[in-house]
Amino acid sequence: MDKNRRTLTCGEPTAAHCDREVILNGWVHRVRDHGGIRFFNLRDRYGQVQVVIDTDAPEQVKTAGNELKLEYCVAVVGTVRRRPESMVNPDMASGEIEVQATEINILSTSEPLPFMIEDRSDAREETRLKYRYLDLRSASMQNKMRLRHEVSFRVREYLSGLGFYEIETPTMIKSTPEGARDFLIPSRLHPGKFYAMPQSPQLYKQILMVSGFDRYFQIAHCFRDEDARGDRQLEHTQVDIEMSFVSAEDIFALVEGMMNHVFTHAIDHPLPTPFVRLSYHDAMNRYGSDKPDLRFALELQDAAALAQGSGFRVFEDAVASGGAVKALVVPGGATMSRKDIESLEATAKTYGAKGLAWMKIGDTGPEGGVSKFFTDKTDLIQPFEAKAGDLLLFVADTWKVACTALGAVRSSLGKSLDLVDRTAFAFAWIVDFPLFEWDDEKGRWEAAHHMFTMPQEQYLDQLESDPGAVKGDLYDLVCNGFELASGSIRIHNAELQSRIFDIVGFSRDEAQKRFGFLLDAFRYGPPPHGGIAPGLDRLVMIMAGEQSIREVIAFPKTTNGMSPMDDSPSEVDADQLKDLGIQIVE
RNA sequence: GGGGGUGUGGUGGAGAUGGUUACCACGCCGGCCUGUCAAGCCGGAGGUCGCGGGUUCAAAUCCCGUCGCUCCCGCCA
Repeated sequence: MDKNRRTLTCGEPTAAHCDREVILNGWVHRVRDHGGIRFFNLRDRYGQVQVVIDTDAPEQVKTAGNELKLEYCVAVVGTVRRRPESMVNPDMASGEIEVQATEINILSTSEPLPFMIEDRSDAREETRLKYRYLDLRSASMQNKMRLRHEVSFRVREYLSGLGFYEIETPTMIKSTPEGARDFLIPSRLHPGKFYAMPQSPQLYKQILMVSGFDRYFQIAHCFRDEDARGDRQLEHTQVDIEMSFVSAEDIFALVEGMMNHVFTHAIDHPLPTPFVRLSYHDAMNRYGSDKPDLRFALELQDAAALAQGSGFRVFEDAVASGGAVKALVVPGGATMSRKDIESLEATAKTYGAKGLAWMKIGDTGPEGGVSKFFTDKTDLIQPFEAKAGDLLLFVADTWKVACTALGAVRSSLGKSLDLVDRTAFAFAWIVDFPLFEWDDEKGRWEAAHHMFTMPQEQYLDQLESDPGAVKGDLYDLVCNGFELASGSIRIHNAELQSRIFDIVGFSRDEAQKRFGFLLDAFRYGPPPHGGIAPGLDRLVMIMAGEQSIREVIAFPKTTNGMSPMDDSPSEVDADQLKDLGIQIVE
């Protein structure tokens, strides 16, 4: 049926095609029936073009045209013609021309739609996900999928150009229950035993280094059985990268080059490099987050000096017990209502703060809130450089709680006061993370990143004596308040690895049982190596200006881990369970 | 596990101090119309107000429970 096979896509016809006979395939996007003359827009991935059914069109065309409804899939044979001058549509790429139909064949019909295929469709996400195949037809979703493809392609182009091999690793692996909860796959051949879905290809990429593939990458699916969020799915995609014989500096340069390449070619937005670097401590101290949004300033300040002898117990106690008092100056914030401030306090409290102290700066000095403790001590307020009309906010607590709680307030203000430059991509490396974190529940040190992270060299002598002070050779890449990538230089020395296992209370037996295959591999000349793994979904989300990674995933799951389209997860037949030796416990 | 928001014809929203036939826009069906492009005009169909229970003469509306979606805390090496 050659007359049903397109000679052009719907995005292609222009004035240059005038008088040419063309065949188009596509979906009926909209029909405008004027009784005598009839128009419809034909749409495909590449664009839209207006088809005209003239009053003197062949009978076949009129009959078929009369049957057309939204989203019918059709073939149109016709002639491209220039539109009359006054009928040109400047909002349409093909607006100078139209196609005069000489034959229309309906390839398939469509039931009435649950929602309109258009970018301004305001169907709720639940409905969009149930009919994702229709949602994906909209220009905006098609664009996001195009962007996602472009990003993957440019990543592959860039890394391949630098001699990286893309190597696949298994998606059914050994369960190594550290970190997130594993998704498990029961084995039929070995009843009672399980594979796990990888949380990342971490151990395999390190083994590939042992195998001599000194530049590896993979666009890999990762699976974590934890509660989802707007920027977190059960299943996500990482650009997994590992290199041998490198330092963190090499990784930074590589990723900066890669991001610049991707942004330049995918959205024509070159990135200034090198990226800003912030230590974990500075990021927390100044922005109250280890993934600060650097698109606006509004920095946290230290208010410990203010607490001294203020007579304000909440501040004094926090400092006396080794904690901190952090302050935030909100320019012009004195106009905020009590309700506004209470809402900010609620935000601070979710992060563990006991309250949010505040005072306004009036023409004569501090007023309202906790100002009575400071009315005669205005010199103490001087360092904050608050002006009349500003609002001062304080959180007094442990250093970490004070920082994160006020950091959350900062983020909230960034949005509500519209301080964020929405056209910016504010990249930064966060470095000098602590290697260990104290776990109160377990009463022991835990690896902050993972147990194969190299400690920074200058701390090697105090690993055991002062684990909390040890910084790791590990780094995060953040952008606009999102963690975009995380990585580290790895340990390749068995003796050092053993010391780390000892500190986190990991016995040799246990280590051998869980990571034995990696430790075995490391007995055969492992090269020094390190890597990083940028999250593809978050990267594309940020580039697309979206707030949720579900917007850049073709078939995402809901926050409850369900897929409204295919209704997974679902129950399985008793026979399937029997094969696997599995019984459901009610 | 916890907290906030939300659920009303196919879609999105209004209705919330309980009270006639649940309103609007879009879509859908029928009709008119020769230049529209979110076409226009006229007419029409379409609803267990998420689900279950309760209070009441009477519940979309009040109460209890429950489910879905979503944002956040916890969790996510």
